[in-house]
Amino acid sequence: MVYRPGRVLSNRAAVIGMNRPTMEDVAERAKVSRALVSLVMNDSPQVSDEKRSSVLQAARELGYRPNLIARILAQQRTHTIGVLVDDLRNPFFGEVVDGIEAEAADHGFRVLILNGHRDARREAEAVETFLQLRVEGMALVGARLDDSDTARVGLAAPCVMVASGAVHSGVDTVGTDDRRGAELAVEHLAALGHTRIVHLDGGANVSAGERRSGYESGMQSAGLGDLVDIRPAGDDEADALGVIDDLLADDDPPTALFAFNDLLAAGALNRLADAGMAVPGDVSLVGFDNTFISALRHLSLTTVNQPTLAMGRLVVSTLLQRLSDGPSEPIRHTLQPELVVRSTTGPPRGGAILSQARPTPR
Amino acid sequence: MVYRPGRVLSNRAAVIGMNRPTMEDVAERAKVSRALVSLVMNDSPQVSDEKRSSVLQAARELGYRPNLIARILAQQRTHTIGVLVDDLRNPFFGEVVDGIEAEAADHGFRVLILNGHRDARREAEAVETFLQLRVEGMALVGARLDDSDTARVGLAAPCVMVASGAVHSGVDTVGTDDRRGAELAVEHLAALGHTRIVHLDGGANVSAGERRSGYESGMQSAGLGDLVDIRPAGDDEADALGVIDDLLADDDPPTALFAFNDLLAAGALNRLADAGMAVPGDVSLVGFDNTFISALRHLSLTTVNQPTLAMGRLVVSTLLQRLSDGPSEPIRHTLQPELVVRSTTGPPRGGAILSQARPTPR
DNA sequence: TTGTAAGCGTTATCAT
DNA sequence: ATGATAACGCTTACAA
Repeated sequence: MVYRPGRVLSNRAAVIGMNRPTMEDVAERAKVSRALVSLVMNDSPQVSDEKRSSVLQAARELGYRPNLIARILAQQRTHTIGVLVDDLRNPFFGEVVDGIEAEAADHGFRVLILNGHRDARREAEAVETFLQLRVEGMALVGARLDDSDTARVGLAAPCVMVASGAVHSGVDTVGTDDRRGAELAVEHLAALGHTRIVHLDGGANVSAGERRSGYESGMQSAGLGDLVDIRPAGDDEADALGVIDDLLADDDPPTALFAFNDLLAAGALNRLADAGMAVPGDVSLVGFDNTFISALRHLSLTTVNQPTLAMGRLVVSTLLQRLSDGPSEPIRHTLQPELVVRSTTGPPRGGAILSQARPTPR
Repeated sequence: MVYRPGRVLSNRAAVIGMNRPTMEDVAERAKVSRALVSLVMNDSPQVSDEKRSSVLQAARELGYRPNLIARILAQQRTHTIGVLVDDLRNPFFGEVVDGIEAEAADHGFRVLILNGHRDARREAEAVETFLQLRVEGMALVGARLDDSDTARVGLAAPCVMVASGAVHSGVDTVGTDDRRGAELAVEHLAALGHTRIVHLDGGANVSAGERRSGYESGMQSAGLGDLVDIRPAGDDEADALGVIDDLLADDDPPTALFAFNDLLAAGALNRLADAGMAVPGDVSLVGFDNTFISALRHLSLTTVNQPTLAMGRLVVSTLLQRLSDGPSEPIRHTLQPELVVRSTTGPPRGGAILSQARPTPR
């Protein structure tokens, strides 16, 4: 038997309870070698039933629990993918993560989640943590990292940006065609007869740029030149909502609002209600994401759908492909958005188009 | 210098990219010992500036990144707390996690998040993963583990149940007085003159039991005996919402609904709108949690507030206390809920109380 | 201040 | 089928 010096029960270990029974302890109790215990734990077929059961019994008696950390170090595989979520409070991201976890589970991968708190610095830290933990791949869901950051990350580990909006160099991407989604929203409003359409900008959100340019091109192809983009000064796009009051007080106020996402649209709905404006009577409103919020009857928000679950699953399959294929040209998956018309959009007052039947007038 | 056999670049390691530069590589390049590199990496004050900078340079040149897995194994400390979240799509949990992360960061702890998917089996697996990863403590946010499970977990690692509703043996708990919260809701409705108050039950949610009994005791002390508790058959409490239609078709229909949480209340609001019922004209409605959903003007849901951020921070400080004090009697922190009256509650039609001014009549 | 070497708890290779 | 033993990449006494 191997010489094994007495276990050092430093007060550290004693305090934090990491001094749990090890394979060595189990081996000793079952009177077998450590290697055999390992085989049993990984239920190898080549152990005798007799030894197997005595090992299992010893393990049970000791309350043995394998140490994943040690196993990972020895195995040189974590079987883990890291998911960085920009904002845990936004249900949209939660839905994407659900898709990621479903697909990961199907392929025997663990998913570790870190919260980015809508802050580039903290997201960079989270990525670093994932890298140091040696995750086999990472999904950055809505992360606000700049191009040079992502390129560096992409070099260090397989990495797919989700809901990234713009194309990032050096990493794979899975996302909705945000530009097209924004165009859909604007086209819808233009078709209803709106001409003064204001964009409530997503500010520092990753997809904000693409949606903004979709707004611009949508306006352009509708022959509308009067672009108004409301952008927040700080990091919280809701800060800019106050501007709505000013806009509405204008001589020639906008008749429609296109918000960066459903959360922002809901905030806008609040402001409009406070200002006594009818929606869609006085102002039409379109959101983005089609989260459950937009489906609430009392909001019944017209919005742009993103196939969140499909995106999540696609993230993992992309990651796995990259894992097996090695480095190559970035993979780009762009899913198509869909306009979901609900009750917050209608023709403008005195607009060119006749009013149309609508579900639940509010 | 230590004899070091050639690095084994198994194809595994080659594929997953775990064959990154190690301390040994850095040491070799900087012509120092591995131990010194370690000292530099943990910026120990006792290294000469000269060595320090040459080590740092070597590290930079090689693109060295410390291996957290190895460090943890050697150090016997993970500096990590595991957070199990029952449902990432429920904003309430996201808010609690924000509090947890804030306090954890203040104390130099990493936070790892695992998603429970509203499923007891998956939550048990997640806990097992945390245990195998040797987290120093865990927070179970809304986890639906039964008493024997939690007791076992509590034995294995410091563990605090959050938003647990009932008292679980063997683990510390941080939560709101759910029972009292439910009573507040019922008292409010009773004071408005409602007598037929129905409870939309939370089913398998952890706090459901406490809120149910709060509903019962609230009804009792208001002298109301006609308890109606709508409980779902499956795991999705929203399934039971259909019953609302039947209830309203009753001879003597309920005039008020108390929902398990804001999400469920929002669902109920949908059903009521579909059925053409006015809120609070025909039916009053109270939710629970005071998530941002209830604050949306178009819902403007009367609800019961939980101090989520404070709860989150308290979770971590409780964990740290347990970490330093070792085993002892379970710690119980119960925060007080508060009724937030908005626009979904009012006197019943023909009720005893005069109608009162309300913000935004809907 | 720096180096040596013994762990940490596994897996995996090679004997037997 | 089972056992020895060398990794895995780091930390940390202890020595120099």
